Amino acid sequence: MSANSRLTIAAHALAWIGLYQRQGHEVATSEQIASSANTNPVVIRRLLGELRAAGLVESRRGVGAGWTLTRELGSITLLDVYDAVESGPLFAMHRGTPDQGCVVGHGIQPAMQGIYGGIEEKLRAELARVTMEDVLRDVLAVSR
Amino acid sequence: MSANSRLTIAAHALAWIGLYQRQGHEVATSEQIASSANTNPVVIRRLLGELRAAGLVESRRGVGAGWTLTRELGSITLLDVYDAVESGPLFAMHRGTPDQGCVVGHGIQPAMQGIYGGIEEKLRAELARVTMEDVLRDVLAVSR
DNA sequence: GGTAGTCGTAACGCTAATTGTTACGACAGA
DNA sequence: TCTGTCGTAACAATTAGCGTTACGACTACC
Repeated sequence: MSANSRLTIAAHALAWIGLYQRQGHEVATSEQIASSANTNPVVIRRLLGELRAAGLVESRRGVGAGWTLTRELGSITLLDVYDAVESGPLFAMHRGTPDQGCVVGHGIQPAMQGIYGGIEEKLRAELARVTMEDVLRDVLAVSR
Repeated sequence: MSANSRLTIAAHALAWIGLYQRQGHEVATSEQIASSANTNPVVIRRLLGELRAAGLVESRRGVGAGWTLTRELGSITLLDVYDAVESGPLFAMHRGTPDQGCVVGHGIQPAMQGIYGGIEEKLRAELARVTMEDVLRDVLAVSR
């Protein structure tokens, strides 16, 4: 499906900021998060920018700048993160318009859109069941 | 997510073949299906080739060649089609290995893989609830 | 045996999305 | 004023999907 890592990296960043703040620090920098996620700080800033647009984090500029959570990890769900960094449907329709003179060509798009819509709702419900608190708990539980 | 249309086109092809056979025809050609789906016959042959590998359709060569279903539409689910034409996980992990010296970097991949695994199972269960018979019914019900 | 129609598949180009990278201005605390 | 960080533009590299052309393989029919 040509899956991407946007949701994974965004969750990584949120978990990192959340843990860092629990350790008493004020702000986390994109540099620190990028180092943990083994990627480039700009990639982190871009993703966190989308999370900020969704109201999940805030950023400060200037010296001592960085990122802070605006909510508790327990009140942020994977669905919140998904909506912030992903867009568009899970399954795409035809590139070109199907033959409207054909019975199947005429009915296939409304039919599939209805089916896909229901399936995506279930996916969203599952994403909404997992909070970033759950994620951090699972992270800390690894190889203990 | 950069969604693709493979599942949609594969379902279109199966519905088309199924309806065509119900109208008394023996085999359907990639040319006919491509015309209905407004794409290239090679695209259809490639997708149907994957469905054949999964045992959902058969092909005949030579004059009067074409494609036939090997099962009733009612016994083919969207999950069968999905498994035949899609591969890999819905959500990707990091490109590079996260910092194993960092608590989050160390635990994030196992944690997310567990969470993603559960979510994908739910998605698969939903796909398994829809048969190609359901799809064809919905297709024929459009704008009646 | 030849002909014609269709599949099977390789090869290539185009488009779009993702990711990484460099660069530099904007901003704010010291 | 200086310094560290964000904000963002710009570009390259990589990858997947899709469309297209081409041609060999196969088989029903004459």
